[in-house]
Amino acid sequence: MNLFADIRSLVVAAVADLVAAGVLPGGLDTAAITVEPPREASHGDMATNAAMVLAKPASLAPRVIADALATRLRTDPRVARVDVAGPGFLNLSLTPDLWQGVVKAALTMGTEYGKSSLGAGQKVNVEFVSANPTGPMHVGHVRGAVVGDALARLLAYSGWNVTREYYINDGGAQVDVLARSAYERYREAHGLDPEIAEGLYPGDYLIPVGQAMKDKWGATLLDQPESVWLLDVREFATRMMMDEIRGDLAMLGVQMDVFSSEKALYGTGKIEAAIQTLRDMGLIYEGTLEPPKGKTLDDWEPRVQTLFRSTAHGDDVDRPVMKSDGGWTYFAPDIAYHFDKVQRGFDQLIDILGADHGGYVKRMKAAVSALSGGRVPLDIKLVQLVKLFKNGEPFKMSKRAGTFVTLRDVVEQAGADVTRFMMLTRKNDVALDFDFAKVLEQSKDNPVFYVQYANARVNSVLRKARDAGVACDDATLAAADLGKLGHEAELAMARKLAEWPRLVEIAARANEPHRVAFYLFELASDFHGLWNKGNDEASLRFLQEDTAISQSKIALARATGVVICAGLGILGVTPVEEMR
RNA sequence: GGUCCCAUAGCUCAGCUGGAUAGAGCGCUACCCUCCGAAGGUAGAGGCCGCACGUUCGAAUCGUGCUGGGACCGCCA
Repeated sequence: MNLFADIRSLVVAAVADLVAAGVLPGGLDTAAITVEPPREASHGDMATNAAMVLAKPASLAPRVIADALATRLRTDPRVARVDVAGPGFLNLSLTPDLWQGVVKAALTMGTEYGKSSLGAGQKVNVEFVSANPTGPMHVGHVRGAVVGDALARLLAYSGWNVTREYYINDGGAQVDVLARSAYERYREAHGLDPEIAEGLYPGDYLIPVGQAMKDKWGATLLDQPESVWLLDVREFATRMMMDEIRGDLAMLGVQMDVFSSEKALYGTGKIEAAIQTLRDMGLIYEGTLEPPKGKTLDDWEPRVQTLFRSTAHGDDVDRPVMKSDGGWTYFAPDIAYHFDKVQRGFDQLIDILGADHGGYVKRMKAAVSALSGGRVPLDIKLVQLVKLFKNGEPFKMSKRAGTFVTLRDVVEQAGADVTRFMMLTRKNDVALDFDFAKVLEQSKDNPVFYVQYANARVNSVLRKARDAGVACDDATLAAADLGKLGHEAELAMARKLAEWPRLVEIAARANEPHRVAFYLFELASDFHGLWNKGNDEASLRFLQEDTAISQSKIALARATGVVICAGLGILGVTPVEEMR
């Protein structure tokens, strides 16, 4: 149920009528026609740009088309009034029972109200987090995790078949470093002094790994050369780190569907096959790259490498897939991995990456474009930094000093729900401030609290109504006569609820879950406003002498609660029923 | 030098893939309230949407060129 979509269909049908009647020429493209809420409430309930969009292709003045459309639209029973305004806007006022329909839909469908079939069951793969398995997740990863998970929920809500995927970078040199670092902790577990050389991971989180190694291998690895233990220890430590990361994700409420391993691509011919596929397209060649301009590299010397002609698919320079020593660059397994995703039949790929991967976007898009024959779009969302604050003071992180903040630190202090909501209060490509003190504040300044509080108030109304013996189950409320709601503030509330399905659609199309958080804040704002008006005007309170009137008002409140719950569901935040 | 991102009220930010007189919160000003429908309320002031061209009925939004801030820039991931 999407009222805006319904009315848009009505407008498009009216255009078709005019074409049939010979008023408008045939073959008009109606795609650009929009029906949206007007900025000014005095302009009615909905506005459409149809007349202005069609004016040029139809070679008619916008006002002429607008007048003709207005005449048609007035004959529809849903439309109470049509005005032609400005350069050719059509402002529509709808009959009150349509708003009643919105409330009724929310009450009968519950949090399904707002779901759509926009995605048409298409398979989309959302890859996110993909933190290196060399340590616990830190704050930097939290935002990516939340954005990715919320996006996955948003797309699932909008009719996509979603797979959440984590790519484990367990094939590169960094896991060797992990193994060496763990080995030192293993020696430490035997009472020896660990030698944490420059470049190794110094974190305490490896101490339990060393202990577990001792439990597993006893003293058999002591004083052995690296060649003896490296592979086994790498495997072991990586596994432990991934267990830790899984635990971190669980704390945040993130559940992956698939974990893919980079290492598993080696030795299976998958990398070779992906590169060969590109080679068959004539996109692989041997050559030398120009040195990067403006950046002086002391040790630069031109070398012949195997290059991917990514410039043929929109990149700025060709990219190496093989190093001069014959080993793969990190790009090669990534190509193979994305090729694998394409071959698994996804219609759309989304990667959520940290902003430091910006230079990587074009080459990956080029690879996917080439390997899928342009069939599978890859959308890469870069997530900007999170700046931590404590009481307004910047909170400095340093890996060396051991003061880096882990996901666990954040969630333990702020809670998973608050953390998730806050991470979505900014669009992904803008840096975000996270103040530990502020996010726990119980005031209007805190959007999480404000939204939760609105829902708690809805539940408080329901509790009181029940205590007063007013029937207020959803079925009863859905049948309530909303014709009794006449006040402008109440109608505005219903209008806001009508926007929910439309908002979801817009957010899903743009892959932007933060829009849901902003909508919820506005919705909560409207609800609190209505509530406050009840302090002055007793007639606006939700509980009245007359049961039928009470039920109509409670229905509106309950519908608001339903939409808040639906929205929080997309954000992965648990609604609270009562503030404490 | 190149690529990507950002620039909107004093501050922090929204802004519907191009719509009408550009919005919210904080802060500020003035009133009201201190009642568990509690964890404040109402109203007001405040704008060259970084700058300049361009695209068209119409631009904060799209294009080009600047300015300022951030991230990244063979063989590390």
